[in-house]
Order: sequence, then C-alpha cells, then structure tokens
Amino acid sequence: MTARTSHDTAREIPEATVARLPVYLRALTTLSEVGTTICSSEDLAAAAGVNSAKLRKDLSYLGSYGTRGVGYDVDYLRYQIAREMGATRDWPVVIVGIGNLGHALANYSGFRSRGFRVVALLDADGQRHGEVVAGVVVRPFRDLRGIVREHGVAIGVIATPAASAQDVADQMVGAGITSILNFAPTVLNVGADVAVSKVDLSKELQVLAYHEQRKATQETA
Amino acid sequence: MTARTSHDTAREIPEATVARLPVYLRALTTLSEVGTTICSSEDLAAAAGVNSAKLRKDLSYLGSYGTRGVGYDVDYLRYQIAREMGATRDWPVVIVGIGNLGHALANYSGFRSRGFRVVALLDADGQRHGEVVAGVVVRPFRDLRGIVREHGVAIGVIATPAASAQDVADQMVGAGITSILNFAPTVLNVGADVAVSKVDLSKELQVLAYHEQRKATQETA
DNA sequence: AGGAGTTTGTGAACGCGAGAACAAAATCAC
DNA sequence: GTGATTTTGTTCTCGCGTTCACAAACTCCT
Repeated sequence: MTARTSHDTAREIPEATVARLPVYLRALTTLSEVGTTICSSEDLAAAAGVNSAKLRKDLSYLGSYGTRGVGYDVDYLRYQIAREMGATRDWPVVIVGIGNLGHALANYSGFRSRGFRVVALLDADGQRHGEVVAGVVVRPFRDLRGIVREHGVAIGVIATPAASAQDVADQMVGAGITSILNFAPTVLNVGADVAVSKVDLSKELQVLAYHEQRKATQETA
Repeated sequence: MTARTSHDTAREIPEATVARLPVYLRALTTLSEVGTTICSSEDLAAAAGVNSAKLRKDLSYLGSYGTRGVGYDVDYLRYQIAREMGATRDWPVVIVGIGNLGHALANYSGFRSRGFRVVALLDADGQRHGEVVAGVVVRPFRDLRGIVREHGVAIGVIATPAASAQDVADQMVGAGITSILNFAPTVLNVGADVAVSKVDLSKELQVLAYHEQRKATQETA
C-alpha cells in the first residue's frame, strides 16, 4: 500500500510544474515532427522557453527518463509526459454556449489532437439548436444531464455570457461534471471537489496595457 | 526627480498583483452595476475570488484608497485601479489571423469595454480580404506597418496558426509594436524590449485532465 | 465626548518556486 | 581500460508571494 515504484503516479507534482508539462509536451511534439530523436535539456528548454535547470527539475518529478551524458529520447519522454498528464486517454468534453467563442473552441484543432473529444455542444438559445458546428449538432442545454451520463463526461467548458455562467456551472456539477474550464468573466462558486480553471481573454491584454503605460510614463519622467 | 508622491505610478507593483488587478476591476464593475457604492475588502475579495488579506495588500501597492472602519468607495477605487492599469486610455489594437479564433476575438465585447479598440484585422490569406468582421474590414497582412504608424498601435494580437506566428511577431516588432498577445501555440523569440504574453487554450484543459486522471488513479489505489 | 465595534494598512513569519552549482553517470577517444 | 567530456538529477540558497495578526483609524451609539 505504501510501496512506491518509479512509475507511481501518486507522487506529488508541484502545481507550477503541472502547468508547464503541456508546454513541454508541445515542444517535444514539434521536435519530433522535425525529425529530432534525442535532445538535451538545454535544447528542450529553449524550445519550451524556460530555464534548463527548471526543466530538469520538473522532469525529475516524473521520474528519471533521461540518460546522463546523452539527453532525452524525444518520443519516449513525450509518451511518459503524455501518460502522466492523462493525454493518452480520450477525454469527452461538452461545450456550453455556442457564441463566437464557443464556435472557435468547437473548431479548435488543438483540443482533438490532445485527446479531447467534443461530444456535445449545448446552448440555451433555441435558435441555435440544430446548427452543425465542427461536425457536432448544437443541442438544448437541458440535454446536459443525459449526455454527461451517456458519455461519462468529466470536463465541461463554459463559453456563455457572464450572467448565465454560475447557473451553467451548477447544472454541470449536478450532472456529475467534476472539472470546469470557464471562459466567462465571472468567479464561479462550486464545491471543493470540483476543479475550476479560468481563462480571461482580456486580462492578459490589460496586463500588457499596464506595462505599456508604465513604459510611457517612465520615458516622460 | 527622486521625489515620489502617493499618486506616483512609478512605484514597483509586483507582477502577481498586476495580474490580479483586472480581476478586481471586473469585480468592482459588477458591484457598481448592482448599485453597491461601498464595499469592504471582505466583500470585494469574495467577488474576486481571493483572500481578503491579499486583496488589501494588493491595493496598498496602489495607495491608500480605503477608509478604515468603512471600506472602499466602489466607483472611486474602480477609477483608481483603471487609471493605474491604463484602462482609462484608449488602446488601439491589431489582430492578425482571422480564423475561428480571430473572429471570436474581434467580436469579443470585453475588449472594447476595457478600452481596447480593434483598429485593424489582418490576414495573409487573400480570400479573407474584404470580409467585414465586427464592423472592421479584413485587410492584407502587408498593410501592418502603415496601420501601426497611422494609429500609433502598441499592442498586437496573434491568432494565426503556429507556423506563421514567429514571422508575424517579427513583422510586428519591425513595425513598432512593443506588446504582443500570442494565441498561437509557439514560443516567440523577440527582443527584450518587447513584452509577450501567451494564452494557450488547450493548456488549461490539459491541467484539468491531469487532476481528473489523478483523482481516478487514487480512487482505484 | 468617549467607548465599543469595524475595517484598513502593514510588519512579520512562512512556504514554495527559481536558479546556481555540483555530484553522479553515461559516452567517447585512444 | 582509462581519462576527458558531456549531460542529467539533485542539493542548496535566495527571493518572492501568501497569509497571519495586529496597530491605526474611522464610525456609531449613548
């Protein structure tokens, strides 16, 4: 029970490291596509845009998948990270709110290529029902519970306006969803057993504007 | 030269705080809309989804805009944060790459309402030229330099495929853009004087999948 | 006016993450 | 086989950010 093998996935991986693993995965895929079979931590760090010491430490949390004096086998390391991340599995996902952003997300090829399968597009607006987006038909929001049960959906994406986001989240949790990616500009209140991640499209732009503003005011000083 | 007033914007604000200011701004706007004129740090922290001590410390970097025993004047604080962030200004922005995501970004009302004005939509694909998106006509990418000069654009958004992102970034920097928001899944190499912020739509989903995976493997253990 | 009750602003403690530096381990040259 | 070289994995240190806890300052009630 307490025995831990080097392949045990129950080890604690720091959140900061987890957040970078997708970046490494992407960099490894790129390296693999251009025919690179072996890479050093220096190479991979450059491709991922991080410090090489940090990269090595991050990878060490997963296990020892490199060879000293040589480097990392690109495909092998990629598989190990993908397995750890759960990217070798197929994750059914529902997207709620098929406006401009919902459309873009449904069509985003990066989801499919990383193991996410959009099993349903839902919208409360009856006018959108029946429309086919990215090969999936838009259905009424009330179908959520049935779809979640049928496909075993654990992850939901909210792309609705802010006003409806909390209600959507409540219904998602009620239907059995345990992870929510929220694109609506609202703080969601959910139980502690539900993971919520938030992406704010304008937040990053505002941070950039702040630094621009600072540059400008410092020059004039 | 070295004299600093309490309104001086040259004070050093930690990056972590800067990243949260847009969240506070959004929460204050919401509070204002429902008619709240005064709020405590506890109220605002709840609305923003953070710890109240952290909120107070964050605000203290801007100055003393609250009243002990009372709280914060919602509209006054909102203005102060907006001013500090540069949100009271008008920021011209160009978006390059008018695919699904570019469409969504061009139509995103959150940009306009926060002081960002999309002055141009550019795409290398001639088939898209002339199309009108969100009231703005799509123009050839080669018009970039002229547009940047004409409108004094400092911020550019990249919504192209990964393959063209680096080239677009180079051209942006050459045209005089100093802040880039990158939605393409690539690490951009730019000079140290250019600020780059990256949003990866699938990264957050992958992190959620990781935690789902962990939950699943721990239950079976 | 003065005391009780609130709430801000901040000093201090703590914990996590980043990066430098080095030991361990593999290859390569001869 | 042995020493030189390369590169990983890890230890150590430092700094930043978070949180606690409390003094300062304001309002309200009597």
